Order: sequence, then structure tokens, then C-alpha cells
Amino acid sequence: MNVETSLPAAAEPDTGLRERKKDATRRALAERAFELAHQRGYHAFTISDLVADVGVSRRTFSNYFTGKAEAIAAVTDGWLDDVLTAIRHAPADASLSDVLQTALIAVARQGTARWGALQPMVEAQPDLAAQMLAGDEAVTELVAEEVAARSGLPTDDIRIRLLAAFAVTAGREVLGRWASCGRSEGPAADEATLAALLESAFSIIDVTRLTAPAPN
Amino acid sequence: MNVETSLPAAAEPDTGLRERKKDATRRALAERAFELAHQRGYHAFTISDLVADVGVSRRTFSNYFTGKAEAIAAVTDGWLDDVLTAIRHAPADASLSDVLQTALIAVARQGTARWGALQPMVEAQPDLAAQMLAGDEAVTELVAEEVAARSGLPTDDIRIRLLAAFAVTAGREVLGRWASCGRSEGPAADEATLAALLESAFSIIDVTRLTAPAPN
DNA sequence: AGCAATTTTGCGCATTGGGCAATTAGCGCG
DNA sequence: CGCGCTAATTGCCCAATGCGCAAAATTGCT
Repeated sequence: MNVETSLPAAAEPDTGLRERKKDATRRALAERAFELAHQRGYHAFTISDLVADVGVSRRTFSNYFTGKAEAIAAVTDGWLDDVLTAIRHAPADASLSDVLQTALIAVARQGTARWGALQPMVEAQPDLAAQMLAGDEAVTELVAEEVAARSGLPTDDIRIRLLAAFAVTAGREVLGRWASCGRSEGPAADEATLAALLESAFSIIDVTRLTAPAPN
Repeated sequence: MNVETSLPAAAEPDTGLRERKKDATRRALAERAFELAHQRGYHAFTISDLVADVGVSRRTFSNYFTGKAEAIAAVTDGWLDDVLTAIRHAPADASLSDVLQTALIAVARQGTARWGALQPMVEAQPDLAAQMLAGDEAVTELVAEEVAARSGLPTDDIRIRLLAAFAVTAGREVLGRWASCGRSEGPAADEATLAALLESAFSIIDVTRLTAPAPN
């Protein structure tokens, strides 16, 4: 439809009222779905309840999401941008490992509160878990592109893809542990714990050999 | 309801007719679901069609699977056992990296044919993709236990878990590329390609520092 | 204001997931 | 062999879902 290449459009590709309204409904639906699931329980409310609360028709919901799980999972939509911009803004001479860790710290700071409530739901509802996992795939794809651009290797290099996948998985795992266990100490100790977890996680990967070409 | 429902291929804790019949029905449903999805397309048949083919009631299907996706995904149930036994039977002095690669080779040999047909379906149907991803989580858990036992580290060591997750992801990725691209050469060349892919994949991880304890 | 594009909505329907109770089929035991 | 016991299958049912379709409402642009 639109030729994106000629437009700068860095910040706001479309500030029209239309887009903003669409965004608003989408956000409202996702937000309320999350809240309802958090308070009443995942199965304790129907899509009809949700749309009644938000003030749109039952049919409109289906225009935005295919189901309850997708709506709830959408509350994490913003986190992706944080990760990507964090990667882009990283100094050019930093190691890939450090870049990814920094990016994960960024998203952890902002997303912990939500994750604390989301994590138990995800673990209890296979529906939601599957949805989140599927979302991770998309995130991995985008992270892989960033990492590829930074490393100069092709996007479909298997190592790039696996590195991105690792980063995403590590992020989820670290965030989960951080949100659930280190809640007793102060914020300073929390930051230290987070960094330690990340370092431990990334200690099993080695990106120093990422210059040679790959077979596929 | 994930682990216990997988099909016991190697060991048979219960050889009663009852269990064997249950296994048979489950297998038949999964198998036929896969076939139908393969031939007609994922959305081109209903559960009612499926049960009519297999010869059980509509209600019985729901006793085994929660949906079409779960049934189809169940055709890969056996692969898990191959991976686990491969890990267990590996020599005690082999490096973790090698052990995992060998295990993946084992499952690749047996599962390629199926995967060749499954892969496109999974990519086209988000339903299925989510289901497979969710299954990977269960597999990761079991692999993590094996790896933990072998390395002497606790199962919930974050590095163990991430290593297992990496292995599973790498397996999926390598298997996918291997099944889709290297189909022109002979079987010997295929084996070489597979080994090369695996080596490339595992080149980004480093398990030499896995002796020190982890913070969490 | 007026027209085109897009979104929202109401209606309807095939499909689904699962609770419940009745029926059937393996299994152990005397 | 017959007889309970347990576990699995089935039919019946209904709330909930996902989505196609066309009408109505809203926004963008001139």
C-alpha cells in the first residue's frame, strides 16, 4: 500500500486520528483482558464480558485478536521496541553478548511489574503459554535482523538466528527468576542480582568465532 | 498432562491390553490427523471428519487431545525418547556439546521424513506452531534433567536450562534446514551437511565454564 | 459539504471444549 | 466361569468461540 522507503517516518508513521483510535481500542482490549484475567482468573470471564467492559462490540474484538490469549499476550507488545532500540543504540564496538545483555536489562526494568503478574498466569494456562511462545518467535526474528546487521553476517545465518533465540529465551528465563525471587532486597540489590543472572546466563555462549562464514 | 501422555516407546510399564488399546487409539488419531492435514489442509477437515475415519466417537477425541493442533503435534511424541536415550547412552567422558549433537543426529535420522511434511504446515498454521513450541518446553524440561544429571549441577541452574533450551531450538532449526535444503545430494552428503550444520550451530556455545556454581 | 476509504457493528452459523451420566470393555479373584 | 471393580467410550448437551457477510458509522481528503 504505502512505499515506506521515501518517508523518514522515524517516530510517527501515521498520526491520523484513525490510527490513534485503533491503537487505543487495541490497547484497551489487551489491558482490560489482562486485568480481568489477573483478578477473576483466565477462565472466569468471557470475551463478551471483556467487550462489555471496554465498550466495543463482540465482533470488533475478533477484528483485533483471534482469541483471549492473544489479547492478553499483547500487553507485552511494547517491550519489543525497547529491546530493539537498545540494541540499535549500543556502541558499535561493544560485544554482541554485552549488547544483548544491556538490551535485556532495559526491558527488565520496565516490564518487571507486569511480568510478575503475567508469569503465574502463563504457567497455569497452556493457551497463554503457547501464545507467548509464538510471540517469542516473532521477537526472535526481529532481534536476529538487528544482530545480523550489527555483525555483518546474513540474517539467515544459523548462528545469528540461534543467538537471537538464545537471547530471547534467556531474557524470559532471567526475567522470570528475577521477578519471582529477588523481591526482598532493595532496588540496588535487585539490579545487581539481575546483572549476575544475565552474566551467568550468557556465560555459556561464545560469540568470538562469529567471523567465519557458515555452511548454510 | 504433557509428560505422562507421551507414548512410551522403549519401556513398557504396562503391557495390559487396556494400555495398548489406549496407545493404539491415540496413535491412530494423531496419525490420521496428520495425514488429513497433510492431504486436505489444516482447516479443510473437522474433528468430526477425523473421528469418523478412525472409528471413535467425537467425544472420545476430546478425552485424548484438547484440539486438532495437539493431535497433529503428537506425531512427534516418539522423537523425545530417542533424544533422551541418546543422551543417556553417551560415553561419560564426552563433552556436553558433543553429547547433544549426537542426540540430535539420532532424532534427525529418524524424523526427517515426517518433518519434511510437518514443517510447512507448522509454518502456515499459527495454531500448530504454538502447539509445537509448547511441546518444546516440555522437551526442554526433560533434556535439562538429563544434562543436569550428567553435569552434576542442579536442574534449576539457569545455565543448564538455557543449554537445554538451546539444544532443542538448535535441533528444530537444524532439522528444518536440513530437511528443506539438502535434498538434492545423496544420503552420505546429507549426513555430512547435517554434521556441518550442527557444528556451526553449537559453535556459539561454550560449556567449558560449567563447573563453577551459579547465583541462582 | 461531499465522496471514498476504513472501521465498527449486528446477525448468523459451523465448530469447538468439556461436564455429566449411562454404557461398554478389560482385569483380578474366588 | 461368573462376578464385581475399575477405567474407558459414548451420547447428549450447551456455553463459548472464530469468522464470513453486508449494513451502518466514522474518518480522511478535497
